[in-house]
Amino acid sequence: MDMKHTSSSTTAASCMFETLRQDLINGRFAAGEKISISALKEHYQVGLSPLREALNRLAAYGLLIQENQRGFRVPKLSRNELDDITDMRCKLEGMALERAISNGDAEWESQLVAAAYRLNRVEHGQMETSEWEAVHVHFHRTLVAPCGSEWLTRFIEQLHDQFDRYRRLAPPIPESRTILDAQHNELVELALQRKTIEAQELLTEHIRLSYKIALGSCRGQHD
Amino acid sequence: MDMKHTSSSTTAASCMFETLRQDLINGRFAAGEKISISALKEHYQVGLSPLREALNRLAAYGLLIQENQRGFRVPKLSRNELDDITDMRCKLEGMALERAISNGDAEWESQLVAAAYRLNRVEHGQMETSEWEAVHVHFHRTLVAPCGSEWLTRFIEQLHDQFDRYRRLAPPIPESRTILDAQHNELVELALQRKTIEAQELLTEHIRLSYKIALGSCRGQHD
DNA sequence: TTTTTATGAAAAATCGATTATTATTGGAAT
DNA sequence: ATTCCAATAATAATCGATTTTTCATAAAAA
Repeated sequence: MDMKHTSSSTTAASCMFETLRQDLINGRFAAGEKISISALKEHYQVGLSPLREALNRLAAYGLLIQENQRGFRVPKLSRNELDDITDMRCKLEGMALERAISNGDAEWESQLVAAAYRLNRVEHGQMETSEWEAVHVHFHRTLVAPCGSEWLTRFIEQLHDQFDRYRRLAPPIPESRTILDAQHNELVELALQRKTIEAQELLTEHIRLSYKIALGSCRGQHD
Repeated sequence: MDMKHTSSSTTAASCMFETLRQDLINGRFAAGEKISISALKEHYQVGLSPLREALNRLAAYGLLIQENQRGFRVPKLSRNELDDITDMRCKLEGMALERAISNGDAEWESQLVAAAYRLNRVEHGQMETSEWEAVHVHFHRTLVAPCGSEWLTRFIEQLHDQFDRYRRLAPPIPESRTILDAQHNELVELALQRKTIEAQELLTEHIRLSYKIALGSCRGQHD
C-alpha cells in the first residue's frame, strides 16, 4: 500500500496560503489594493506569523507584490500583462499538449474522459460557480498532465492562476461560454485520436476565446 | 530624474533570501539535506522570523522543498530533472531570443556588446569564480531581456538558477569551457546581425554543451 | 503659495518565548 | 530478534510583545 506521508496535517501558514490564493484568484481583493495585514489577521482569525509566511509565499508565486518595508499589494490588472499571460499559456500549454499526447497512456485517456464528463455535468446543473471552476481547472490540468515535465507543469499552473484572476473578474458572455464548453469535448476527441497539431490549434483557439472574455476585466484599467 | 523608490532599504528577510539563494545555487548545502533552522539562525546571525520568511519564499521559488510540520529540505539532484530543466531552458530561451532579436534596439545592442566584453575580460584574468558567475548571469539575462514578456523572463531566471545549481557543483571541463566562451561572442554576432534562426540554434547548442558539464554533478545520484 | 521640517499615528518587521508536532530512545511484549 | 509502545528530546510552528520604518498631518520657513 501507498501510505501518503506527504499529505500530513496542514499548518496554519499552508492553510492561509491556499485560502488567500483562492481569494486572490477570485477577485476578493481589489486590484492594486494595499494589503492590510492586521485586517487579514482579524478577518481570517489567524496569527501574524503564519499569515506573513503565507503572504511571502504568495509574493514569490506572483499573486502579490512585496515591497521592502511597505508590505504587500495586490497586483494591478493590465491589458499588456493579460496579453503576455495569454501568449505564454498558448505556447506552454501547446508544448505540454504535444508531449501529453505522445506520452499519455490508457489511464490518461480514461481520466481525461472522466474530467470532461464531470465538466459537462456541472455545466448542465446550476452548481455553484466555485464547483465549476474547480472541475474546469482539473480538466485543463489533466489534459496536459502526462507532458513529462515538472517545470512545464509548474509554470502552466502558475499562469493559469494568473489568467483566471482576470477571467473570473470579467462579465460572462453566454455565447462564448457555449463554444468554450464544446471545445472541451472536441479537445478530448482530438487528444484520444492523437491528432497533435489539430489539438494544439484548438487549444490555442480555446485560450484565445477565453482571453476575449477575460479582457472584460480590464475595462477602465489605465495601463 | 528617476528616483528609485524601489530599491528602498532592504529587510532582514530579503537579505536572507538573497544570501540563501546564492548559497543554494553555489551548492553550499548538500543535496537532499535537511535544513536545520536553528543552525542557520546561528550561522547567519539572524532572527527566526525573517529567516522563516526567506525560507518560505525560497520554497515557493523552487530552491527548497517544504513539508508541513517537518520543515525544509534541499532538493535532491536528479538526472531526470536536469534533463527537464535543460529542455525547458532551450525552449524558453529560444522563444525569448527570437523576440529579443525582433524587439531589441540600439541600446540593447550596446548593452549586449558591453556584457560580452566584460565576460571576456573576466575570463582572461583569474578573477574569483563568483565574479565570473555574476557577469555570466548578467550576459544571459541581457541577451533575452527585450523579449517583451515579464513572465517569460521570470521563468527563464528561475530555470537558470535551477540549472546553475547543477552546473556549479560539477567539475569543470576546460576544453568545453573554451568553446562555451567562444559561443558567447558568436551569439552576440548573430544577435546583432538579426540572424534569428542561427542564433537560436547556437543558443540551444550552448545550453546543451553546458548540460554535458552539469551532468557531472549527478554522478552517484540515485534517481 | 510652496516647500520644508517636525511630530504623532499607523503599519511593517523583528524578537523572545511558548506551544504543538515529530523524531528518538529504551524498555516490555511477542 | 522483532515489533510495539511510552517517555523524552528535538524541532517546527505559532503567539504576544517590541522595535523600526513609513505615512499622514500640521506648523514653520522660504
